[in-house]
Amino acid sequence: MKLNQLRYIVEVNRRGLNVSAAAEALYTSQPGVSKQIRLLEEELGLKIFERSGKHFTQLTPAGQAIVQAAERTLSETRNIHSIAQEFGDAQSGSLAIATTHTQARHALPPAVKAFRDNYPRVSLHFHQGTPVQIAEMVTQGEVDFAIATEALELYDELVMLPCYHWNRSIIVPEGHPLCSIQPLTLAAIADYPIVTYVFGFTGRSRLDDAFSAQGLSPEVVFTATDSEVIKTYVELGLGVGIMASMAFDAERDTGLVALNADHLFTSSTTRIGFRRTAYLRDYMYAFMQTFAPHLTRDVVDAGIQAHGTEARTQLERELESAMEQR
Amino acid sequence: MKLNQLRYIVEVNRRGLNVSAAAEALYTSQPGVSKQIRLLEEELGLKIFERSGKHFTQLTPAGQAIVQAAERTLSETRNIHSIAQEFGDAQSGSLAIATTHTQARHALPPAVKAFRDNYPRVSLHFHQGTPVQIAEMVTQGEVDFAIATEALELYDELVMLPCYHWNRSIIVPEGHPLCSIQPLTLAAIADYPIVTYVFGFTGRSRLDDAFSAQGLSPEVVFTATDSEVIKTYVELGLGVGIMASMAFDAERDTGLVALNADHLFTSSTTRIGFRRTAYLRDYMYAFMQTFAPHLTRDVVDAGIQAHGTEARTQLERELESAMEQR
DNA sequence: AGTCGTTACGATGCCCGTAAGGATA
DNA sequence: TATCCTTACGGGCATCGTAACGACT
Repeated sequence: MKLNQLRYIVEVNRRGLNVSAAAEALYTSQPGVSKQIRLLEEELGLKIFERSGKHFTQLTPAGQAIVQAAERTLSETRNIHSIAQEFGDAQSGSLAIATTHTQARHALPPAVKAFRDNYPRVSLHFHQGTPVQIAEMVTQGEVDFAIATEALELYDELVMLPCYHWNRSIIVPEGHPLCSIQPLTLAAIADYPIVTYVFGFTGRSRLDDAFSAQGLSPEVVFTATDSEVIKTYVELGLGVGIMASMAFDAERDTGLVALNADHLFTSSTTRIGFRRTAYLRDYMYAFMQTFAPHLTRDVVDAGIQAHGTEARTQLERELESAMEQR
Repeated sequence: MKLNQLRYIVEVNRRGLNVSAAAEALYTSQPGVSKQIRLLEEELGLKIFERSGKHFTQLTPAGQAIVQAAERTLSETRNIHSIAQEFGDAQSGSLAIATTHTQARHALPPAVKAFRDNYPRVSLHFHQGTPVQIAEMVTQGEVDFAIATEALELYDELVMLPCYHWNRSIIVPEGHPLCSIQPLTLAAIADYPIVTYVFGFTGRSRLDDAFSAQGLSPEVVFTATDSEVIKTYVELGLGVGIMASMAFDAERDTGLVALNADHLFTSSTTRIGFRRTAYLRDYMYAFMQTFAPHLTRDVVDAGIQAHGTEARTQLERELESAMEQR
């Protein structure tokens, strides 16, 4: 068994069972990949991939288990490289983070600036995507961290730690009728067309839940993945915006007003996630603590240890009071 | 990075930093091992082993972390082979168990017989050793299971599951004065020389604790690692035997009498242990359940998931009522 | 003096890449 | 017909084993 053979089957699986695409991604020849897979199958004495004629159709049951084990194996080899770099030069390396627009634009900048000041020799790489894409990137080992509000809970091989709470504001043009309603209610908001996030983004599901809990079904006329677009369309008078409070800037967003809506929606929690088996370099711990001060090294290590639903919820309970509201 | 390079550093470390011994164990040449280690060190950009002149003296700090990661990597490659065998032929394979004399002689035989009837094509391998040696063998991946009463608690990478409770009997020649003492007390026993297990074996520490809790310090005149030897010397009149009740057979052990001592010592628990990350083949689950009926597949999987002290003690509490007393 | 790791060197064998072949959608 | 995997073949290179060297105990 060779590490390359494991790389090949993992990559072929990732590329939708396309050997040619995998070979290209691995900068090698397609027949070479094909042959090595065959050799591995012969060594193990079974087929990893199901073939119909000369096309790969699916993983065999054994293949599924083997590919998973191969992924763990390769993950460990990456850890070895991380360890070597850490001991060689703890101050330099790279940090890849996958996140959504809202985090990248509003939550991360201060942390990134502070981090760069402390670790100037760490090269930073950001990947923007949907919450699902983000989760995939971190499980695949393409990035070190995922930072998002949704969809990270589903992966058991990820450690997810709560970073901060946030809630929404109602964004309207100055002088809008909603400005004079005290107190603001969901029913009042539901009278107007809504502009907000697309489903699966930035706590959108919490928002839907709040309305449906009161039997309301507002007309959502426009959805976007980021707050800038939402504000733009609110400004155009398309409707009432509902978005993360942190995305509103009273100085820059002239002509618009943000109405506090903390009492209307349950708050959402932004989390940072990483592979449980990943080796965390010193500056990775530092980044987490810069972004969320309560995530000390001890807390993060406790999170890595905490398996199972109970252990996780207990840890979150302990962190609850330390977490910021933004 | 090559898997062979990882095998080399792990084996060199295991052999006490002796490259020649490692090369021999790996059926290859010593210069080859030496060279591959150097190549790996160059690739990683640091020294894994500390050298004084031409002798390896110790692991560097980075080397310690790297060797551990390498062990995990190799463990995963073994898992891949296990998976392949499981899917290729679930009924055949091998099962290696490290255990102590007491288990091998008195607790295991019925389970082994039943298991062999159900899985005749699984080859069984038993290794006898001290509890510490047993724990080492299973952590090193040399055996699949460790079965013992002591010393398995210390390894966090092992899953340990309680199998059954047992307690001691006092073994004396027929007509011994202790036979007529009702009820039997530790103080009465302490008047006679004691023959029992050596320290670190078969719950010996529990025994010492019981005496010292009452301020007694009996004279232990002979210690052995197995019950047969203890019985032999009791028969010779050397002293009073204290040993596992299960090791006494009223029919075979003529001339000796076993006095129940359940009320004098807290019971001990025999456990089965295996690496948390090991791939368990179907017949391995079957063996555990044969040996300890409450260890169903679900229970074992729960044990694998249960990280941390609390989770483990809770699982043991749940199993308490289902466990046998022998 | 013996044990041990490194260096040097030659050969085997493996892996890769190019080119051609056959199967599927 | 176009895509895709397999087979065949040749070249390059890495690994391995033998032998000689140097260093430590």
